[in-house]
Parts: sequence; structure tokens; C-alpha cells
Amino acid sequence: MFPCILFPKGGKMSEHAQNDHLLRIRHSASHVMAQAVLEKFPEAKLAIGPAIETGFYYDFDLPRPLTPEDLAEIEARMREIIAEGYDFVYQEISEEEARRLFADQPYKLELIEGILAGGVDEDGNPTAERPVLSIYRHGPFVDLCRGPHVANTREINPDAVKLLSVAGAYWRGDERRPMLQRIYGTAWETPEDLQAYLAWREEVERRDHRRLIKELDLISFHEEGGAGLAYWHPKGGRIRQIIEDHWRARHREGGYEIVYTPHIGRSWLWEQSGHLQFYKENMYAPIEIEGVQYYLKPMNCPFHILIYKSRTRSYRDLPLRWAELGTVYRFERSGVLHGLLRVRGFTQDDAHIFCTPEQIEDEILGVLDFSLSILRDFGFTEYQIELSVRDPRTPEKYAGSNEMWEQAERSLVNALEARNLPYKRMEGEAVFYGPKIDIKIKDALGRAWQCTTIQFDFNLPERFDLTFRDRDGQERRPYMVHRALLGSMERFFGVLVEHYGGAFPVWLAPVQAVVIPIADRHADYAWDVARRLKAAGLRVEVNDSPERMQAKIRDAQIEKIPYMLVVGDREMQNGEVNLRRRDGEVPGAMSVDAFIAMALEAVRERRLL
RNA sequence: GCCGACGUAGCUCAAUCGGCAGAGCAUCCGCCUUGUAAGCGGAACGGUGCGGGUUCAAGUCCCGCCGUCGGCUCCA
Repeated sequence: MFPCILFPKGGKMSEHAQNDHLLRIRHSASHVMAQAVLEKFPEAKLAIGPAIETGFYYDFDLPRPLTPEDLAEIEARMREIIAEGYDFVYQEISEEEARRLFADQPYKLELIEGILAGGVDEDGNPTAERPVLSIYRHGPFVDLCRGPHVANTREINPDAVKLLSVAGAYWRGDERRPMLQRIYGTAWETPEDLQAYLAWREEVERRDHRRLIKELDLISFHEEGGAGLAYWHPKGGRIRQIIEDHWRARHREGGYEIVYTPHIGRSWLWEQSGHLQFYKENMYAPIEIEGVQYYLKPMNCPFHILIYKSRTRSYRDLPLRWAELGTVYRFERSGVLHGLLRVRGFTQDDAHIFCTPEQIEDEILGVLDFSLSILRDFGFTEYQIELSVRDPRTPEKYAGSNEMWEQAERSLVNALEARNLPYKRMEGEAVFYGPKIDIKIKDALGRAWQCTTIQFDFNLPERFDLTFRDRDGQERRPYMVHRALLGSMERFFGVLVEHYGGAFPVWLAPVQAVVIPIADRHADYAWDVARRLKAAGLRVEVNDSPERMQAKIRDAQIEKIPYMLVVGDREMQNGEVNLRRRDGEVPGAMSVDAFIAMALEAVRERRLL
């Protein structure tokens, strides 16, 4: 999933997650778990069991599916094994010994072959090291393993270990290989760290957008309507409109033109673009009418290209920056759907930039600045940036010339370095048609989400024969850059909901203020106040239901409305409102105008409250 | 798509061995006229995701489908 989970917020835990001792503890815990599983299922076949960022796992081939009761039993046995106090002993072994030792462990034998053949380690990952077969023993358990481990099982705190879940996982991550059972666990240095991690997981659950969009009446999904298709309710729609309005305004300022294109296109487009060749299994089946096949668009590029090709382009026209909130449909496999983060129909905030090779550096820098600036508007100020480039070993797999790739990469690197942005260079991660920058935004819980992508395309300009007339009269090929900033409205909205836990900053809140009359006789005044707020441009509701004031406040709190304005006899008399904020603060009575000024300032500055 | 789990009222959840489908909240109707996170009383609401099957009897067991969840794989 894209929420590439980092570590719990706060420096202490982050240090721990990178701490070598912690990795040893986790890796050792996974061995202890494997021992416990093997005792319970002597016929179990072991696969691999590494430490991961938040714990560890081990993959097993077992005679039957594991139940939660099994997990509890295994966990209990782990504590006993830990208490038995075995040393972890490292030993290098010969090929023959290894084959003999793991004779009845086919997955281990496969790993052994891999290690001997060179190129992979005992987790199946590529390595350049010379082949060494090594094992780690603790008590009766032995595993093919390079380590490192703690010295003794007692170094694992039995109260800081917990098994979390069991899930399916393909052997070697290959869907054609057997499906194994993976047990996930977590281990920390102290029980306090474990508790903090579990509390963090609970917080993640509390903020889950799938729960919040339902509770806050923002978006729903319907079995009857089809999986992965979102229905935006009035309040969700309101937020989306605010996001879109802001997006449009910023794009106009930023030198973009906004275009609109159809939702379906003739098969010719998709043959020409290559989608039917490379992407067909992700496209909805064609609609045939009058003998012509139309496909629902999985992306907007070919449409923008047709606009480009609608007339002869001059170097004087470039750069062209065209943006569209383009709704696309992709047939995602059923198992990958996930709330708003992975859907089948979504609206990309797409843009394509067509420019001359000379302009590309400036354009890339412009896109980068523009993207980060807009993300900042929405409260995202921390990023994790990846630069995906070619695999230098296989240049033939990529479209475009060497010079193009080099220039493109240079422009991406230059932009990142001009802004002092740290990034990770990912060799071989580029798509075949060009290098790209992906920006993952970090949310309030420190999780990173893939939203922004800036991609070169050396493929489509060729396929569609895009040209411009240069100042020397020659026809030349423009550069084409795809860019999605928020990614998609759906995914961005889901991330936004989780980032704020549903308590949106005032400028985004679907209802900014609710006026709460204490008794019926205050209702007219409440409506009067509401009219004034509305006239000032605020989104306001009046709760004049026959409930107690306390109940109305509770409802407003649950709805996470930023401002609650209580009005009773005193306020009515003085022409005031009595403010209570979502965070529980009660600034108290103030004039209506004073409240309006305060609220408008919060909106203008995009403050939380 | 694959492995596993799950699907009961709008929401959250209950229903012992297969034996009369239930509660709170929300909704509706009354009463109360209230000072910063739930006033009181009453009514109505589902036949258990859908379709088959087993059984005297199915929410409970079996099969298929749909959907959701945890993962894997995928993510132009």
C-alpha cells in the first residue's frame, strides 16, 4: 500500500527504528517465533523471516490456516523460549552440510542454491558478496541466516514482543509461486516502547479515512454501485469544491491553462498511445457503437495531445501548460482496492507541459516549486522525494535517446538541488518512457503518501509525432512532461482526512460555524447571526433542534465543526455570540463582527482554528 | 487476481449445542425551555449481503457470487 509506513512520530522512536540493537532483537524474535511454530507444526516449511521497520515477520508453509488462537499460543510459547535463555550461535557451513541440514526444507534449499549461485542473500535479495553459507542456532532451532542477532534470547524483552496478524504472502513475492502464511509481529526494547507503538496503531485506526468519511457524512461507497467507486455527499462535495477552486486559482496564477476533455475515446487513440498494448488489463472493456470501439479513459494524455495537434505549433507558443481535473477509470484488481486511496474511478489533477529542450530546466524547477507551494497550502510541509532513473544496465528497455535521458535527469537533479531538497535516487525505478520525481507527503502521523509525480515522457511525443516549428524553420520534437500534483482528488482527500483526523482547517471545513440557541426564544436571533456570517462568506448552520445546548455542542464536536456559537439571553441582549472552539477552548462572548473578523482571518491564513 | 477473515436495523454491536432476531445511538411523535461533550417518555425500523443446498427447524452448517477487512502481488 502507499502509506509507506515510517515509524511512529517522535524522535525517540525513530532513532530506535534505525537502531542496530533493535534490528537484532526483531530478527532474533522472528527466529524464536519460527521455533515456536515449528514445535507446533513439525511439518512446517520455513521460508524467510526478516526484521522490518516496525517489527518482524516470518513466512511459513503450514498444513492448515492459522487462527488468532494459534497466534496467542505461539506468542505464549515465545515468552517461554525467551526465558529459557539460549545463546545465538553463528556458524559458517559447507555446501554439503547446508544441504543435509535443510534437507526437508525446500524453501531453504532454494535459498541455498541462490546463495551458491551468487547474487542473492538468504532473504533472496540481490547481493554482490561472495557466497557464504551461514547459520544461526539458538537452542534446538537452526536457521539459514547471516544475522545479526542478539547474544541470548533473554535480551529480547518478553513484555515488549507481540504478534499482530497473519496474512498470505507469495514465496519470493512471485504470484506464480506458492502462497505462504506470514505472521507479523513487533518487538521493542522496552514494554513502554511497545505500548507507544500500539497506541500509535490505535491512533492510525482512529484517523482511518474509511471510518471518518462515513462518520462525517463526506463520501460513501456502495456495493450496489460497484467496488472502488466513490459517492461524494454534500459535505464532501463542499470540501472538494474548495480544493478544486483553490487548485484552479493557483493554476491560473501559475501560468497554466485549464482544459476539459471527453471521458471516452476511440480505440485509435489507445492503439496510438500504446495503452492497448501495455495497459489493456487495467482498462474497462470497450463500448462499441456504429462499429467503432470507444474506451473509457484511464488517463488524459492522449486527449491533451490531440489538443496540441489541433494546429501547427511554433516555438513561440511554448511552453504550453495545460491542466485538467480529468476523471479516469482504471480496472484495478479487486484485492488492491482500499478506501479512497486506491479506487477504480478517480479525478486526477493532471497537467501536461509541452516545451522546447531549452526550456525544460526552468519548467521542471517551476513545477517543483509550484507543487510544493500548493502542498504547503494544504498543510503538508514534509516530504520524501524519490528520483527514479533508468537501470543503467538495460538502456535498451527505455524509450528516448541517451542524450534525452541525460538531459532529463540533469534537469530533475538540478531542480532538486537548487531547492536543497534531499531525495533518494532510485535506479531502475523509472518507467520505460522517462525519468520522474515522486513526492510523498508526510502526514501528521509521519506516514508518507505518494501523491505528486513529475514525469518525463519520451514515448508519446514520438508515437503521436508531436512537433513544433523552431526559429530556424525546422520541425522539432517538443518535450512532454506529465504532472499530477495532488495525485487524484480521491486519494488526496483520503490523505487530507487522515492528516487532520477529520478536523479540517477552517478554510476547508464544510461547516465552519454552528450557531446554538439555548432556548426556543433565541432561535430568531441565532438565524439572524447566521445570516450575517453567511453574508460575510462563512459556511454556517443553526442547530435549532429541541435538544439541550450540551447535546448540540456534543453533536458539533463529533462533526468537528471549528466554531460553536452559543447564543442565549445575554448574547441576544448584547448583540454577541459566545464562542466555543473545536479544541475545547472557550474564548467566550464577543461581538458578531469580532467573530467574523477572527474567522475570516483564520480562513485567509489557512489556520487550523 | 491470490491466501485468510468477515458481512445481523442508517450506525455500533448482541443472539449458548442449529430452536420465537435483540440493545444502545440515530430517526419520528410528545413533554421539558435549557449556559459549553448525551434531559425524559413513547413509536417505528431489519428477517440476517445475494442465490442455491442440507435439515422438522438455518443468522448459525455446505456451495457459488457480491462486497469489506488484513496482507501478498500490482500500481502508466
